[in-house]
Amino acid sequence: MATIKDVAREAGVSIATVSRVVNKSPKAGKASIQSVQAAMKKLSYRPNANARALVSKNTNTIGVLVGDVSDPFFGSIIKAVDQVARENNKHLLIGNGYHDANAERDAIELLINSGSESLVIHSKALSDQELINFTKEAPGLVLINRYIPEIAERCIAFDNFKGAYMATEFLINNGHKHIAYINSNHKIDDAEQRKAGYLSALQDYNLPSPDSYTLEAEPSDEGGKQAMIALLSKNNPITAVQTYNDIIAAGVLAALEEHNIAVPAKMSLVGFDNGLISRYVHPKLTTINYPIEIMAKQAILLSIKLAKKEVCEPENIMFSPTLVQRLSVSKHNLD
Amino acid sequence: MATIKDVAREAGVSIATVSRVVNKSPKAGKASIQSVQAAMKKLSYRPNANARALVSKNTNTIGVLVGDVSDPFFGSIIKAVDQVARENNKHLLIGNGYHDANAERDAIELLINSGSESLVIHSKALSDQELINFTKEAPGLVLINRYIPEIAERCIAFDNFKGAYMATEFLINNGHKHIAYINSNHKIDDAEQRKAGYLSALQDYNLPSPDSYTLEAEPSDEGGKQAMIALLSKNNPITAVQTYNDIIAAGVLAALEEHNIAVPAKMSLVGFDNGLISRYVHPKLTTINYPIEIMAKQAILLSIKLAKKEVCEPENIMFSPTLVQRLSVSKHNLD
DNA sequence: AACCTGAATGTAAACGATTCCACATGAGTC
DNA sequence: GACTCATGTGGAATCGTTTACATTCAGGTT
Repeated sequence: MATIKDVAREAGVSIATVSRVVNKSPKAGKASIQSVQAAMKKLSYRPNANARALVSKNTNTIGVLVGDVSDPFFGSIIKAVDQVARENNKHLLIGNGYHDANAERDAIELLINSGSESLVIHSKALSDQELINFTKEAPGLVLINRYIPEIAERCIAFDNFKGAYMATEFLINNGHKHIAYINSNHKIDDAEQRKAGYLSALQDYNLPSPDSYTLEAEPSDEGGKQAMIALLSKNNPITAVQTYNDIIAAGVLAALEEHNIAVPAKMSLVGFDNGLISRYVHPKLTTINYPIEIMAKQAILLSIKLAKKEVCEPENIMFSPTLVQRLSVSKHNLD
Repeated sequence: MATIKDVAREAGVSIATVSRVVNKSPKAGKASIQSVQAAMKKLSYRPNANARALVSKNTNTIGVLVGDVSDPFFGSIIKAVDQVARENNKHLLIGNGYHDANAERDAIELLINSGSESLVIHSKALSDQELINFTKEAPGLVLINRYIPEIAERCIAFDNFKGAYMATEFLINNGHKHIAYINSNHKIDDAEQRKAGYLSALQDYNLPSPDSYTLEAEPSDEGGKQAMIALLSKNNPITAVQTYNDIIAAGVLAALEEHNIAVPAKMSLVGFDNGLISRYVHPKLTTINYPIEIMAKQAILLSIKLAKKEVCEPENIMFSPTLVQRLSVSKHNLD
């Protein structure tokens, strides 16, 4: 591997001059530029990014922590961040947290250690305090999908409560009076907030919300299927089901199909996330849009600003859901 | 940011000793370990990964190039690589190629420059020669989903021809005689190979394969939909459709539903990839399994070996497809 | 002719770690 | 008491860059 010294020797100049040419410094002379570029090509020289980062204290790296890259939801986050990164000539270091506190901590430490000045973190398992502490070491750290009051200026969050409320309200407006909710069994704020939104809507419209109407499931299609089967066996008068996310809804759909319960004719269904699969299931799923790409873009932009230590006035930090109407909800005859 | 010097001063030892403690060298004395660890904690010391990489010539970084992280197919690759990476205490640097030669080149150069010793590359846009050249600079470079004879020992490929042949043969065995194929319009080997497999099967069974039976589409659901509509308007006697991938198949399904053509009763359909959506569409898609996780695992393992300059006898390098039977194919009455 | 200016270049000191080598120490052996 | 020997430690070189500062030299002013 050729180094800057080799290039300098080959071109008959000093390493400082080579460095100037490489970095397109205006102080480089025309003749030197010529000979250095020739030498670089000849030796197929590649500047060592680590040495560069060491002295310039700038890695041009953006660190991203997500739950699991293979989940399209997180894929969207990464893609959005990557697009902004490219525009800024930066590249991505990616860590998976797998929804586990230790893995999340390891990943964040790794990102900080390797000198990522900007950090977009999706953490659900770490405590508020631990994240606040990381903030002190990493000025460019931004949290996505999480709100911590002490560091509100670096949080990009989503109004889960409102989203769930909207979904429930939509079902109510379509005449449904007995609405079940299948929540995620993961112990994260999102789950609580969405459940709270659902309950709140029922309450506002004076509708029943017995405990037996809400249950928990692993957030997967299998989890959704099991939960729906459990729900059916309770023999409740429900006419609509609302779920924590689209994947669970897909499982619900599978369970209903097995039991020959037509959607939306006999049972209405609303998902959450407006993920990829919501357009592919049958019938197409009415769901709540989660503007995750926009949020991710905002997050990385904010992170870059913070890393440059620009002063940031608090921006639009809480994003709002919208309802996406497709084909999984029908009007219920008003009794 | 505290450096090793600060820790040394705080602990009253030399930087060499601190380094030994940090790296768990057996030469570290018990008393020193104590005081150094205390100092590290007190100053919340983080070893600078760049400095470390500079001198040790080892970044513990694995570079991955994929087409687009937000595509679940690539997400699977990344996840598989990440799992092996974790077991080996390495972390991931990820680049998106967006199926564009310039982007792919930039990304690979970046990965090499930042010192990733292992590289798992999914490149479709770069020429064989260019990839071979990269190989000389990066001993740990492995290609996934691509086969280049000159560097066969670092290619992990998939038998596209066989997969498509199997799909067509399955339809034929179910009595179908007029089978259409919707290919991807991307100019990549995979597309050609799959089409060749389809044509070869038809030929082997003496079935017609007029040009009008094969068409090209953007590999997206919208592309699949458009292609299917075009196909229907030709008024061919086809009873089965085979597609380049599951996404196109999803689009085909949408088109058929709009035209009230029942699947599989009136039209059979086979996808390719066994991707996430193949289980969610309605009816569930019969498809060709693409063992991408296994391939990715093999790729990264091979890459790590190559990076260590271990001699590698050629391994199982060509992976085989399998048929996944679901509900989108029915027997056609034998006329 | 002496002087100043500015551009282009080179010298050398960082950056923060690892690691070879030499040295100090104390215990064990004869 | 002189010797080996193992063990822990510190000094210093090194990795490949960037960049402040010093130097050189050409050309233009006076």
